[in-house]
Amino acid sequence: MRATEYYLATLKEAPQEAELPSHKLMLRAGLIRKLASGLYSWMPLGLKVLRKVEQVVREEMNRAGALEILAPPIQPAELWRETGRWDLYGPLMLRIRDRGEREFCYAPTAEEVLCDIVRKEVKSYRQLPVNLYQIQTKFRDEIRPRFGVMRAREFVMKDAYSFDADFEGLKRSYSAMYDAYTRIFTRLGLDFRAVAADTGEIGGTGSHEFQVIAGSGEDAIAYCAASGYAANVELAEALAPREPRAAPAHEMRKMSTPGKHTCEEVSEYLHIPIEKTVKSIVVMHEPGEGRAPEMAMLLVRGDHTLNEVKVSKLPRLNPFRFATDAEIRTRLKAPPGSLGPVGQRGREAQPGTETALRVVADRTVAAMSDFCTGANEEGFHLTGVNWGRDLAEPEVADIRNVVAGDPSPDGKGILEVARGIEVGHVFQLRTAYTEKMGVTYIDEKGATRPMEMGCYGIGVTRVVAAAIEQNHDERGIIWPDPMAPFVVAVVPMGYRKSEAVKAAADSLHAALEAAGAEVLLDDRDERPGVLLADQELIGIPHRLVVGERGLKEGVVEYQHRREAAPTRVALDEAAAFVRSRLRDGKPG
RNA sequence: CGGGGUGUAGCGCAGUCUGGUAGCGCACUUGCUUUGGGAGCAAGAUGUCGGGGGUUCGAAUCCCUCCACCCCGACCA
Repeated sequence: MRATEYYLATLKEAPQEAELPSHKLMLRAGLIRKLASGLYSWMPLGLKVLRKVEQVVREEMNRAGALEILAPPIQPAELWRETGRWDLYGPLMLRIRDRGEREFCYAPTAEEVLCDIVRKEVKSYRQLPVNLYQIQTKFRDEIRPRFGVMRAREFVMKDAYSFDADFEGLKRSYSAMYDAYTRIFTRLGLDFRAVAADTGEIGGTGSHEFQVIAGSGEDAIAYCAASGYAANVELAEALAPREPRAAPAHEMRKMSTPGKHTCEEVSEYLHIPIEKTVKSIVVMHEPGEGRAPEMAMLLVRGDHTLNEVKVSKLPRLNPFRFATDAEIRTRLKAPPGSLGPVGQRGREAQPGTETALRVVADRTVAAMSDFCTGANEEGFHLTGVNWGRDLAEPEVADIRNVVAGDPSPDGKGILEVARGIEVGHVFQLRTAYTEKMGVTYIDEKGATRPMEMGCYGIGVTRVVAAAIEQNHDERGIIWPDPMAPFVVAVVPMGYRKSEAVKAAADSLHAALEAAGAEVLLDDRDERPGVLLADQELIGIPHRLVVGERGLKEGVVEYQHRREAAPTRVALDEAAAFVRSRLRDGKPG
């Protein structure tokens, strides 16, 4: 391909709306253009990358025995009512009506439709298992779309759905998908980890996320190099400290801490280690049905953070929200910023309708002694607080996020924490959907049974952004070979000026294309600096620079996008040399 | 939803406080020069200053209102 016959829409400066490197680079390299919030058009160069990802996904899905279908992105409400998700999904689902006022949605996912297909088509155990997938545009009306295509409202997803006769079968299907995903992300040349995950709203039992490792990732993942344990921090268990709680060594004292609210501030002001402080987070549970909201105080160590997923799994805290200022002042008779559990638990003794304040301490907090908390009075904190002596023993639960250095939950080493971008997720749904939708089959004995279902998603558009997030430098994108829109750039210095340069560049272009490589010959009439800067921005991994200077000695310059300096290669060996450097994108 | 911010040429911005009829860089067009790291000179084209309403002799600028977009949202701030 010649650059003059292609469309390179590079930008010297990124539009102001972009924050994340991948977002900026996708705009600057002309991969995408924004249409509206969370909606992006894919330009020729970007679409080329997207199609490459799709193709790898397709090949590996097919290889794993899944069959590709294409279902409509517009789906009737009745199907969603069968599973109750028409109401459950809420504003995240884009709802539309046709001319007859019939209700539809733009699909955020497709469990219902696939269940509908399978219940109509599959009747016998002899037809199982089946695994159907599609690569289709989805729409989720996110509260806050951001980071370009990383969290867009419209995105391309590969979604697969397996149906098995029994749980053993589901486990086999699940494992086949897990392996296929591992091959997909390996083939794409990405640094990733499969981690145990929370099953979230979608329900079911087993679940793993595939996370591309990148510092800007929205997810935190915990892993143990020694044992191979890996889990989303949302899920990773924080074990109780091994050391038993120390006996109280100090009296409880009320200390003046004017204007100090955060644990950092208080620990610094009072010269006590932050590991001796406890922060109090007040949340509300609304049981609904006219029953009064219930307040709870959650305690985590000053340097730890609350894990909202763990909290929402506790009894009478699903769902929960953070309490408002007013609720705190009314119920706890104390100012936000100086809260603590001491004295609050006794409120049941007061006249009136109030019951005891529920206090849930993290396992770590429950094992602390002589700690520091707010005194429920503006400008004061308590030190030397001890369980059992100064306040009643708390309800204890694991409610914090693990941190690097924590013991691995499998007991075999120390956890590390890294940031990741979730690009794939596999679930064992079991029979939650198939029972509601009557997706059944007749078994060997003639009995009707619900199928065991699994679902498996890959955010195809997100993979592109994640790849850039993981592979870029100050000059631009660095594509892994299997995703690169062009694998080789031939960059002539003076294509219009020198017959020798033109001839050499043309012959390299032809030779490499004949060898099956996707080559971009940058024949634009631009200065060398412009050509080189553009090539680096759009991230073509292999580059051949052809100039008169080198041709006098019969050489051209090869340079990989990651290399700091070029390698001189004889002109007549250059095509073969480049081919030897290309990564074979085919499965091993 | 709550909080903060931005909207001026294709992109990045100045001008707004203190009202006087719109500017800079890049990109674009033409010509000449230049040609191994985002060129130079010259000439040129490009704007309902986000929309609507108001104040005023006069509004990008002041007031009201709507819209779009971006950022943040557990240390009870």
